[in-house]
Amino acid sequence: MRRYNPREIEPKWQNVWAESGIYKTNMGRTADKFYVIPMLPYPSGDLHIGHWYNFGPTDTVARFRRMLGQNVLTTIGFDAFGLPAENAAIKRGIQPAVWTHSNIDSMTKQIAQIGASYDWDHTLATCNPDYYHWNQWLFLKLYEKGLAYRAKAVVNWCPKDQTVLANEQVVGDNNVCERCGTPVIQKEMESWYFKITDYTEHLLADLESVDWPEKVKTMQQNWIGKSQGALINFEVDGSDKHIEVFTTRPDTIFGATYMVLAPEHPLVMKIASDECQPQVEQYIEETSHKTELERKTSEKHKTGSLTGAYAINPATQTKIPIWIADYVLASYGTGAIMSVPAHDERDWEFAKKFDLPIVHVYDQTGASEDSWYNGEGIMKHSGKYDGLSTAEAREKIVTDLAKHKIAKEQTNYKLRDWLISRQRYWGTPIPIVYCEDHGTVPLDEKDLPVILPEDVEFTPTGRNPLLDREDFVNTKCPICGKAAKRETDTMDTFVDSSWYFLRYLDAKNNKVPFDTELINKWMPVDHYIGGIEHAILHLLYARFVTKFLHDHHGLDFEEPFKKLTNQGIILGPDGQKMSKSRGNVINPDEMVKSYGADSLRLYLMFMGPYEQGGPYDMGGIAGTRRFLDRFWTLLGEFLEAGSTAGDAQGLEITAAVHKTIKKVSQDLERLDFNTAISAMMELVNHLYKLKAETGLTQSASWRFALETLTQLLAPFAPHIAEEIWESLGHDSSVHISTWPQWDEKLVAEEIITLAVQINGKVRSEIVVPTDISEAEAIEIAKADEKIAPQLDGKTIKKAIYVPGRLVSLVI
RNA sequence: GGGCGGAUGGCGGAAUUGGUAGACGCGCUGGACUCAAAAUCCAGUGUCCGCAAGGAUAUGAGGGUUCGAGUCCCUCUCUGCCCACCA
Repeated sequence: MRRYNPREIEPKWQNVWAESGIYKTNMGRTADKFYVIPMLPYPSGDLHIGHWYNFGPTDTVARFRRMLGQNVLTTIGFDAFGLPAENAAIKRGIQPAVWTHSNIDSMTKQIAQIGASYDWDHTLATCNPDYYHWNQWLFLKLYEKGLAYRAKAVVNWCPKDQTVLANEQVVGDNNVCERCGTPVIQKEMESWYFKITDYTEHLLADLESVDWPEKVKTMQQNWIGKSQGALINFEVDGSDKHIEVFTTRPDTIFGATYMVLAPEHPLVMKIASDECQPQVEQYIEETSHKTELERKTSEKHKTGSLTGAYAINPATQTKIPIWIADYVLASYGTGAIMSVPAHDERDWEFAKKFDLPIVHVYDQTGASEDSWYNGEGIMKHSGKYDGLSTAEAREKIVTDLAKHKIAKEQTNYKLRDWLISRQRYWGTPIPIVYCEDHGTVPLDEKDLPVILPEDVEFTPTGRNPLLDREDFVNTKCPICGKAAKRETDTMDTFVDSSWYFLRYLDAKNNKVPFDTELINKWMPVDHYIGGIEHAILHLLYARFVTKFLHDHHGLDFEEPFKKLTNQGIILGPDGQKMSKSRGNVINPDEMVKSYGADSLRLYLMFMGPYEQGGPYDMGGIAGTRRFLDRFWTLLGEFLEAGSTAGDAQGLEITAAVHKTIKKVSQDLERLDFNTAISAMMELVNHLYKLKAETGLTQSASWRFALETLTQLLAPFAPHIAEEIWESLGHDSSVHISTWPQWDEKLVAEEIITLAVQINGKVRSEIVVPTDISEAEAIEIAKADEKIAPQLDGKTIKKAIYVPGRLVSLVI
């Protein structure tokens, strides 16, 4: 008998599939289309186990859908712009383009080992001009609608990477650069922005329409950070100036005993009294030098400085002092707050420290005035609003103040516009030139793409080499033709990945970014699978771009990803995050060498719930390999046995197979890969048992079992399934065969075992026909030889029969 | 501080509406095969008592509802992830 040798059959079938083109999708057949893709990978040059965990199961879904008869498109590409290429260039003196393309080549070869059913006609790499051309097109479209703009603002700057970062790219407790971990500093710069805030409400509301993990939806909601409240105007005492504050709790205005401005607030120096001016200046100076880390660690001991100015509380008409403090952020709301120490933790701490008055303006059951409390309650110390609920007062106070134009309702968001400028070389050039006469001028669409030179010189400082490329920088003004300068900033790579799923569908179109009619037939992506690390950034940007294209470019859908699944994280065998320094990295190439791609795919899906991830176990992959070996052995014995006349175990085998079809089908639908695989293992074990009992390995029902199992296994372990399918005498691929159907009648067993409980404890088991009546079941249970003695002299108070499960007697 | 998860044998994990807890895999033990080992096959494997039949006990801890709770309710402990001075 031939041995199972994945090293031989896996490359063989990968070649056969490539040559026969069985995974090429007919793009014209759209009625039953199913578009499933993993998230666009970065071509780091090494395919790690996390990629396998993303791509393998995604391919399993694609293969399952294909066998169910749907017209599946699945493919992959590369998110090929970005910093690592430049770092490699600086460190190793190799051009980013060369480094990237060589990585793409080697990763493409590694990806081939997975045996995924990609249609490579749809692949792309974002660093190719035929892709980034359309990033530039998108930029111009946004610019036309006023949704791409340039502004001077304080931005997050990474001193190491020498570039601006989006808010979303500043991470961790101490605000470090997402890429290199260097603490980010604040710097004022001119940058390009995409006006994502125009879509805030849509981005929020449409979350309801998608089939995404609740966790991701919540993360996006929190990021958008909608809060409803009011803007209230406070008059500065003895001046014509006003301070506007944003508050979500206008009902607590009678408890506003002081105000606080952010140190950066423009009014600070204008209102500060002469005697306070020096301290105020000093405080501003001090806080401007504080790093984010220092600002955070001072969370519990607040700092601040008195301005010497006073404001009039419009509700109480009393004078309240105005402070500045860095616990108030210039970037949120109006950069100024009314402080209600009795009902806000931060204000409480500040008031305690600086000995400011504290007035509780509502009662709350269980709360004491020895401390602050928030939430709802009954108003007091609030004039005519006393006795109302806080919710009622909230509305009334704003309405009343609004009559005097002192307040108005206001909704605030945390979401900021998307800063897309990067002072880096390896990215999409922004299609803008600067002309002395005409200022900022967008290029004409016909002049696209602005080609990024691929032979540049790097200096160790990381300075953008485009700045020194005169042939790039010097150009002509599209309006007047006079000498002008090109923008040297490039786009954030998240622009690249914000629409690539549209380009996949029409990847070779060199006239337009995509054919709208085709896109409308194939979108949205039916199932999108990738890591939760993209819960905010990528997914929010992709949704924004999709909505923009919907509004202005004829897309008839507003959400790009119908269903989203986040795979878990594979940890090292020690349960820790895999890292080179820990030495716990599992190399998938080695696993493929030792066990085969099918075993690795299978193991990754078998180790636990897909969304959970977990530690990699060397024994575990040996187990899935053993399962494939056992299946292979059954096949070999079947083929060698020759034909037999009888079909002794026919019914039992048929029932077991149908049960397995049902289980695997339903589990795959839910992405419960682990239990689907265990069901297949059970069937193989069952066949082994029958073999041991009868010595038979061949009959019509054995053939049925082996063929069906091959089909069920095909989405998980595509190579061995194809090999076995061929051995069983099929000419065409198992992967385009029709997914087996189960017969409910055959799944149902004729004889079942019921548990018999006395007072809730299992005391015996009875074997009865499935369709037994309640009365019969109870009678048989009572007469059972183990049960009867225990009933002696006792009265049965109650008898419960759960069909198919148990009989419970209460005595 | 806020939000969302999670806690089941030696390990990864099953248990779809409250119905025989521990499927499946790993590991371990014993047996078959072998000169021997590996591989393979067969059997066993939550814990405690017992030669056994059997019994007791058991899903982070404690309480509750129920004929019956891993699953529902209350209290608590531990833990993972995300966000966080957002007014």
